[in-house]
Amino acid sequence: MPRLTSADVARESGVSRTTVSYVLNGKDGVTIPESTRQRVRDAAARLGYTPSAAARTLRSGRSDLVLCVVPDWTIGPVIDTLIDHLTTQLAERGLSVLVHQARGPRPLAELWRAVTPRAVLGLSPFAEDDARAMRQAGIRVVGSTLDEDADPWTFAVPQTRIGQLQVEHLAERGHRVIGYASPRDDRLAAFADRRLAGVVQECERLGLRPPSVQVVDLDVPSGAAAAREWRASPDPVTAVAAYNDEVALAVLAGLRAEGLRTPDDVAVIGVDDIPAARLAAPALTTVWQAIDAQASYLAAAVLAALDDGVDPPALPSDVLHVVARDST
Amino acid sequence: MPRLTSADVARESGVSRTTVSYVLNGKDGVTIPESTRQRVRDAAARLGYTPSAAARTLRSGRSDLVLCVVPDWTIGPVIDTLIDHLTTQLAERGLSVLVHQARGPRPLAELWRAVTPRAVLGLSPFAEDDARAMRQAGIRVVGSTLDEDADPWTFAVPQTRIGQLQVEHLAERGHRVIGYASPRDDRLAAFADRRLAGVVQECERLGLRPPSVQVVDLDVPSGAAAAREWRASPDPVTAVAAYNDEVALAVLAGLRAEGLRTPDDVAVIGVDDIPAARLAAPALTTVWQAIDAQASYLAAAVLAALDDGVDPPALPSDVLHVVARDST
DNA sequence: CTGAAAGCGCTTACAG
DNA sequence: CTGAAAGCGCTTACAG
Repeated sequence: MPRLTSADVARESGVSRTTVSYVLNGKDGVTIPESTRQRVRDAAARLGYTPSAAARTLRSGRSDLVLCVVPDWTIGPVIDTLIDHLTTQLAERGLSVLVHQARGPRPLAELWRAVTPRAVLGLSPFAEDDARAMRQAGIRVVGSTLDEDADPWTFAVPQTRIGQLQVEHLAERGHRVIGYASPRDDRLAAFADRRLAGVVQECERLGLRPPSVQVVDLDVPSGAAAAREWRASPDPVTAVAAYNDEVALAVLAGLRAEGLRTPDDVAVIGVDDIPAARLAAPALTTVWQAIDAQASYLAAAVLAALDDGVDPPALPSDVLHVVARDST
Repeated sequence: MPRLTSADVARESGVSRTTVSYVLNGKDGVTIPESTRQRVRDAAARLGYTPSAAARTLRSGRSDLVLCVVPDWTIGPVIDTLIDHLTTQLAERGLSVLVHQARGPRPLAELWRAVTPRAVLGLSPFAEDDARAMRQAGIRVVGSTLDEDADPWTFAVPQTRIGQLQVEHLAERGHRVIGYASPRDDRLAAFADRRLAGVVQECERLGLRPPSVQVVDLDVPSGAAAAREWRASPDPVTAVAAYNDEVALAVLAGLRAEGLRTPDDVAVIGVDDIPAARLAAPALTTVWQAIDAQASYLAAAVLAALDDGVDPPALPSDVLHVVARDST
């Protein structure tokens, strides 16, 4: 079965391919009688005609794809939410989302040169020359960094701020000796390092001693081992900032296993506000990240980047927020 | 900056575009001196030439894209894992993953007609005529259903089996009065209904009375309200099968809030084995879904579907599995 | 108001 | 062994 082309529609409706193209693309400036237009539209619908994306792309030099580069580490619910928003909002503009998992730098250049996407959204930072090359090829680039960045088209989730907020909250509750629970997964190192840096900074600012760092796996024995370490020192840790809620739950479980009470003996604060956080015993205090707002911001940024001379949308304010519960 | 084409490479290396194409595509059957080959390859590398995907697609009528249709409900970690596997494994064959979020049936036909993907992977079931039309257009179709299906290219995660396993486990522990904790989200209804059906079936098979169903939100008050209902009847529920681990955690928290003990007063079993499950107090018994195996199965199925006359890979056995912990 | 023609970049019969 | 030419399906100046 050969592909249905605009020539078929032209034949079916008794006009030329030119007219078909004009009608179907709503080309203005051309005056075509409504009767002809209707005939063409009917024929297209009757035949079930869909223009070839490849031919269009070849002709225009620009595809209807938006390349979304996701890192090889798991950013958990963010990715779900983001793909959800992006895919829905771009569909309204006739654009589709092409997902590329970043694995080593080379394949990226090949991919974008091959598909000439309209825009590229990076969830992990781009190499500077990659970004420049893409821009030179007329591709709109929306990037991400883990922290502040000058470029208005680069989205920053201030990771260090997360750590600062955690310590700020714990200090408000009167804690002076802070521990940090780090994740095991190396792919999270970039995040964990930034968040820890924030914790360290804030401790310093408040005149507290540097946090005692323990790597905590997502199981009870690991949490218990960390708990023992934190309590062993002559000046024991009384509050733990965890990389995220899952790590925090492991700490909570470890403390419990060691017979320590939360928050009386050791307070715990996580990051993310996953559903399990509010259901934990005690309910987990955490830093809420406004994933939804971030995802729609990124989708909006991509949309804005597509249009010339449109400014990037305003960064969502209040992206980070401590949700105080019983664990602190 | 105009696009770099094979003509540029031809000029640079002093041969025709034909030769460039032969060399770069490793066309066999043609004898081209190694010296020429090398010259062409060098020129291509020096220039940074990448063939236009659009032109190739137009010429061959077949793109290098694999369309992945994801449902509008959240299937949580599955999607992350799947996109991860798919994207990595397909990249090795030079294929890219195009994600489409299913929202109403129409856009799908337009999308696949426009991009002519090599294969389509549906994480939600396809309408029968959609599937047929795609196959007729030469597109390989790998589908999914919520339960058993005769078609070897359709992947089934036996949802009813999940419910059966839950009850089987609870009955083994001596429970005779079962409750079911359903999620609130309507988008999960298709899943929840199947799992509940499995629970109902197994209750019947074992001669137990039908489960008492409560909708449970992911918060403590909702879990507590459900707990009260379950315990109010003259013949109170002693074990609850929950839709998934998050709902199970809400039930656990609700029971705790009502002063009921788990598993002594009420046992609880979830589904998924999320990290928080083993960290709960008491540690949550759950049905493990082997997400990873399922994701690589799907990736393998897509890969197999691309080649003519290759059978679908063997379904992963042991996809479901009760992980017994302290909550039952 | 409508159509014939060119050209986007590629691959592949088909000639030399 | 290598090249000139056609054609994939589309859009858009350019003629009528």
